[in-house]
Amino acid sequence: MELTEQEIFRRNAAEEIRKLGIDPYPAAQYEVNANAADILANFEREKGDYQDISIAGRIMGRRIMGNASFAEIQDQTGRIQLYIKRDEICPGDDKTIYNTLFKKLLDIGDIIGVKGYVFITNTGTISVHVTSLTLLCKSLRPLPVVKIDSEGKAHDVVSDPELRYRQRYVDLIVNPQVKNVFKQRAQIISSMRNFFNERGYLEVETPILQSIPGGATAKPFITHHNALDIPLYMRIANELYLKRLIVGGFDAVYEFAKDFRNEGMDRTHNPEFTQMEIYVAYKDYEWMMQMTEELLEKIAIDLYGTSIVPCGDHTLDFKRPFQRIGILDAIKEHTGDDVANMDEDELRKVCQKHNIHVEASMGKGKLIDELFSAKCEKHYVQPTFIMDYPVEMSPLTKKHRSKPGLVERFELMVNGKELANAYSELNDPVEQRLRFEEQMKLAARGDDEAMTIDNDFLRALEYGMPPCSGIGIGIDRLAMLMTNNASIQDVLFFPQMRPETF
RNA sequence: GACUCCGUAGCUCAGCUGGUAGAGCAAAAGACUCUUAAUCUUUGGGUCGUGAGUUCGAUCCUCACCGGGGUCACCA
Repeated sequence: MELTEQEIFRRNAAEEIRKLGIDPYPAAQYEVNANAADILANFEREKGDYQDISIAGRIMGRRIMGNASFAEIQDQTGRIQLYIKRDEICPGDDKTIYNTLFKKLLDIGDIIGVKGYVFITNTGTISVHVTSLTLLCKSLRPLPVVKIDSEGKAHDVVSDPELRYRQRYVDLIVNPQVKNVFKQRAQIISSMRNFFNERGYLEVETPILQSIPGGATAKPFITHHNALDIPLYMRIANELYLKRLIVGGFDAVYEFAKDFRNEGMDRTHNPEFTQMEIYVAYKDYEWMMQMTEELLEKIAIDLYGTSIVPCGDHTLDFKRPFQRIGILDAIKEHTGDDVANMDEDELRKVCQKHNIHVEASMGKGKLIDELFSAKCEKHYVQPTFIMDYPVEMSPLTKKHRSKPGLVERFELMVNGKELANAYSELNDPVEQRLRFEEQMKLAARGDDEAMTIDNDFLRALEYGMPPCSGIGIGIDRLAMLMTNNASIQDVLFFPQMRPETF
C-alpha cells in the first residue's frame, strides 16, 4: 500500500522522536487523576483544587503562537484545552521538548499525558496549565478534523456512512454524540438487568451453536463442526433452551442473546442482532403485558427521567398502561375486512385485493401476518399490544383460553415496528408435537423458514413444564427507539458490511 | 434480488454542454508567550472507485464491475 505524504511525515516524526531518546509507544502506565468533563463541571477558581492533576487524551487541535501554545485534548469524557508554555515545560536551557517534540513532531491524533494545574484563561476558558508533557502514542494516520465555530456550528463533519461504520473508531473519535448513543444502549441493558435481578430472575447462557435451529421462523447460518463432523446452525433464537431450563426447575430465566438470521439487511435488520428473552413460570401473557409495561416505563425513566421519549417526528410515551387490540380487530379496523372465520383461499383473495404479494407456500397464519404487516403495523406509533394471533402462525404458543382458533400471544408495536413478541407458552407435549408436524408440512410446501421438529425439546415437555410466559425483546430496536436513531447501524458498533479490499 | 442516487487531495466539498482539476481544513517551511473555526507568509499533495467502449481527446457520455446510501422485495 502506497503511503500518503502525511503518513510518511508521521512515520518520519516517529523516527525523529526515537532519535531524541523518546519512545513513541512507551510501555509504562501513565497515572491519571482527572478527566475533562469533571474539570469543566467542577472547577472553581476560589476553591484552589485541581492544582496537581494528571490527565491523558488525544490531541484534537493545536494553536501554536511561538513560545506558548494552546491545544485541545479529548479523553473519554470530553475535550479540554491545554495551555503549554515553553519555559514551563522546559525550565532549563534545553527547549527540545517544546521546540522539537511538541511543535514539530506531535500531530493531531497523537495521545499524550500532561501534568499541571487547572486555571481560567483571560478569555474565560477553563484550561490545564501544563507543566510536563509525555507522549503516550504517536498516531501515523491523519485524523479528520471537525471544527466547531463560535456559534457552535460544526464544520467538515464526518458523515459518510461507509467511513463511519467501517472505521467506527474514527467515528467515535470525531463524532462525540456517537459515543453517547452507545452509553445509552449500555444503560438500557443495565436497566433491564437490574429490573430482572431485583426480582430474583436468573441470568443464564445457552448454546449459540445448535444442531436444530429452533424457537423462531427464520433462515439460519450453517456451519460445520470438524471434530464431530456434523453441521451446526447459529441460533435464530434461544427460546427452546430457556424453556428446557424452566422444565429443569428454574422459575425465571433470562438471557441477552446474540441471534443470527441469514436474511436480508436493511435499516432495521442486521444479520446478527441481540434479543433479550425471558421466561417466567406460573405466569401467562396477561401478566407478561404488565411486566413489559413496567419494564419499558422504567427504561425510559432511567434514561430520560420521564416516560416520554423523542422519536423522529413523534413523541413516544411509555407510560403504563399501553393500548391493546386483537390482531383480527386491527385488520378489520384498517382494511374493513373481517378475516376472523376465513379459510386460506378467502384470505388469499383478501390479500390480493389489497395488492399484497402472496405465494403458494403461504399458509393461513402467514397470510394474516402479511395482511397485518402491510396494512396495520405502521399505524401503531405509541406502544400498543397486538394480541391473540391465529394458531397457524404461532407454533409454540398455548391456545387461547376462550377464543377458538387463536393463541395467547402478543406483539408490542412501537413506532410502527415490532419491538417484542410474547406468549403463554405451550406446555402440552402432545399438542406441541402436532404443531411441529404442521410446520413440517409447511416446509414440505416450500416454506424454508418453517420450524423443524425438536425431539429433545418435546421430551423435555413430556417431563412437564409449568405453565409459563415468555417474551423476546429486540434490543437493537429498543436502542433505536430510545436513542432516536432510524437505522440499526447507528446502534451497533460494527454493523455488517461487505468485506473491504485493501 | 430490483430500482435509484452517490464515489474527485488525509477530511468536507466545488468543478467541466467532453480539452486530464480547484477551495477550506489537515500537512510541510517560516513568524508569533492568552488562543479558541487562532492569525499571517510560502509550499507540497490527485492514474477524479476499477475496467472497457464512443471520441482527435473522457473526471464528465455509454456499458460492465466494485463499494456505499435510499426505496421496494425478502425478513418478525
